[in-house]
Amino acid sequence: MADPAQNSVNPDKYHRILEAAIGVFAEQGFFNATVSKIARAAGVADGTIYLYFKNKNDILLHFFNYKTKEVFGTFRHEVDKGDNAREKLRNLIKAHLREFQKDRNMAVVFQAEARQIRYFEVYIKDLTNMYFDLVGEIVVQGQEESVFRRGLDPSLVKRFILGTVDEVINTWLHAARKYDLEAQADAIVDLFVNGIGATPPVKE
Amino acid sequence: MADPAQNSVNPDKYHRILEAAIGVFAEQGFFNATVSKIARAAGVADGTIYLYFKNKNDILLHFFNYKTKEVFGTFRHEVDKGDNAREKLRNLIKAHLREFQKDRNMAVVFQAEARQIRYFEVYIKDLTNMYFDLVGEIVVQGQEESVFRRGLDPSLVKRFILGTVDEVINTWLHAARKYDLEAQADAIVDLFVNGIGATPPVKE
Amino acid sequence: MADPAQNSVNPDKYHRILEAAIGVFAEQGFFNATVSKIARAAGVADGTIYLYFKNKNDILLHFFNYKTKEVFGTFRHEVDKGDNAREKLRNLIKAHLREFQKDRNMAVVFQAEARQIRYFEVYIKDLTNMYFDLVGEIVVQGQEESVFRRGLDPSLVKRFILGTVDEVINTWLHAARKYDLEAQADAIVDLFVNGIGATPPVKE
Amino acid sequence: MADPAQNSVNPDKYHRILEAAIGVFAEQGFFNATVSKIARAAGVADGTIYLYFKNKNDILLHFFNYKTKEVFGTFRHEVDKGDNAREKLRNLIKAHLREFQKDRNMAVVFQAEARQIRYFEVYIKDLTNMYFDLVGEIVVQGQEESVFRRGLDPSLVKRFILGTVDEVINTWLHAARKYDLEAQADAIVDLFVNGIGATPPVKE
DNA sequence: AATGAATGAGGTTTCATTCAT
DNA sequence: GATGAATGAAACCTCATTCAT
Repeated sequence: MADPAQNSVNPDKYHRILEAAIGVFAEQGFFNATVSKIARAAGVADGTIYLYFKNKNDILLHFFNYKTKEVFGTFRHEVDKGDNAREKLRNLIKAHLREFQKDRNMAVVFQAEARQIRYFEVYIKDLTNMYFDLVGEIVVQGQEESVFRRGLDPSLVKRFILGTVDEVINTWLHAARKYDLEAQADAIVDLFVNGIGATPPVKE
Repeated sequence: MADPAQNSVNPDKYHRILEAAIGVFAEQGFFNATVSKIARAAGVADGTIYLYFKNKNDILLHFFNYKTKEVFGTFRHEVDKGDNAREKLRNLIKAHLREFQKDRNMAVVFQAEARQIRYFEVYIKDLTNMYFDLVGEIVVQGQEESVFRRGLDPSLVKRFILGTVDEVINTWLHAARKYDLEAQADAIVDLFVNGIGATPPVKE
Repeated sequence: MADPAQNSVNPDKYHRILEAAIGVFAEQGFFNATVSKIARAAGVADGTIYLYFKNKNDILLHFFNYKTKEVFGTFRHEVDKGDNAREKLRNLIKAHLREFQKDRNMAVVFQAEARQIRYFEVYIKDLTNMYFDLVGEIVVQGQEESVFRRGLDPSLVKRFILGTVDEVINTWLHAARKYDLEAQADAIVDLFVNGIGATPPVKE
Repeated sequence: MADPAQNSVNPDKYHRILEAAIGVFAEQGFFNATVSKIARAAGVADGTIYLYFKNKNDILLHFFNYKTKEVFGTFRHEVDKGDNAREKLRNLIKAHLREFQKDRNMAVVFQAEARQIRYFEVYIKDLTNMYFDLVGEIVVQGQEESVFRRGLDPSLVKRFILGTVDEVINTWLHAARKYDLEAQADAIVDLFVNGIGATPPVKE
């Protein structure tokens, strides 16, 4: 299943349904979303959904597949553009925030539905692992460059980074007033690198 | 309504149903959990559920109310035991990890259901805010003690801390092999305080 | 079952439940009335109802039995007080209107529930027949007294009278503004006796 | 919404369900009728009912709307055919009896359910008022024609007429032996016009 | 006798999915 | 391919009735 859209009768309609579905999922949650609502939002008949997707679960599955590739492509690309570990980390965070800001529906579905639905658990683990790999690479490079300290638990650092960005996105999603998400990247990276501790008085 | 169980016909049964429900929610998710399954798990008839709770939503609501108070009481208590900001932070993280490790069902429900269900959104915001307040206090104290640097965005620091701990718990929940969660507290606090950056070469 | 109250453990409570039930039936309808509501209205426990009545239906059955006897006793008594057929008819109508006006709950239950519930059909027929007998007697006497014409279909006259009074009561029950029901008796009797036709000009 | 059937996916099925429902309501009463029984009687699946009607109440509402228009159209038509007030009254009564005789289910539902169910009260009042208007017109005309006496309480005459016809229909519905209902019209009208009083002895 | 917590059958309603057109 | 009416399983919830106290 290289590109599920290729297998579809009509790629336009496939994407239309997918986007409509994510909109409905974002607004109502996966379980409160009905196939009828999705069909109406996509401007197709209920039955048509089943020509493109096996069932309701399958829509979300396809979405994860499709959006994930797109987004991770961007992440990888942005990371590669960085000249050093610190820049790579900054680029990743920036891209992460930017992409989620750009597509609010995607953001809601990733943040809310992804962890909730047992059915997608395995899938979500993959996503997380891809992200972790990216971070892992950066950390190792940073250590080689001596900008990141040695002796860090790499797995913990990954959670440290993903967790923070996740929470930053979450807060943004639930905020009453809309502010620029991407603009927070530098402050976040600063926290990652320097922590909250006071710089130790330079001795002697 | 200090303790909702007090209003109940039979507090034992109230708690039995509550615990059973959380177990079912943890295992199957809120939406896939049926009242019948909960009743069976609690060893009561379906109708009995409705003597203690208004409906399925109400069960989760009561749980949040009941568990939250308990847990936040513990958090507050542990924070107060710390002599300085750094110790307070460490105590909070330790307590957080310990409590969630102690009650896995609670952990699953908090991590997974809490954010997903629109219905509880307002409620969850309160929870988050209580947590944020606790962290905010610690940070301010730390700045007064000059162990935390000035000029931090307090709101960002809160997300930084909650996000990380959340992700650490999430990873633990989905891990195949069980390891000790509380034991990670010191490494986490170290990351918070010192970040991942290499210590600047101590100049002479 | 001469007087069901006699068989009851506690005649006071028997009547309290009965009156409470009729009140609830009148307000909510038989089917929307729950045994719990009746119990609450009567100030007894749910289970207590079943010490006095076989089941929910049985309450209404007892009511019909009890109220009917009372009311028909009054009807009979009032009819007997009349010196002639016209007066007897007038007394019946007056008593009928008065009794139903006096006990609005009873009126509602008789008018609304009685015909609706198949279960009580046989019972209702008896009621109607008792009423019909009363009217029949009066008509025959009136014919003997030559105040009512011969050649009337007695059964039709009964329906004519009961139907009219019924509708008068119904209208009163649903009226927004409360007016005196009994006061309509004379106009009704006038219609019965003289119809709506213009008196033929008494020629020659 | 001239004809609700027009809005329906499949007017045939709409009417099939409606008729089936009225049959079930007539036989078992509205409250004992279940959607399942109606579906079975209509030969459709339970869920199909909800494609045509919002809920069980809605079925009865639609029925009132649909049958009422039909029946009142006939009443109006028949009244208009009469050349004078007496004939108009006779035509109304005849039509009323005929229509109810023709559709026994409708008759049962109108007589029994209509008054019982609080939910439809407003609706029923409208019905009654339409009927009352018809009678009112006839009475006024009759007074102009000097066939009906002046000084009658018009509102009482309306109740007098509807009440009687109602009771005649009721009795017919509950009778063991089936007889011709329409054939009673002339005797009823005779009672309306002349009452039960003996013609005053022609003086001189 | 009186209670009222517990029961569980059965009702209404929703909605993912199918399939004849 | 596209439709959307129809299906019926299964969910939630109510409430008459029972029975241990």
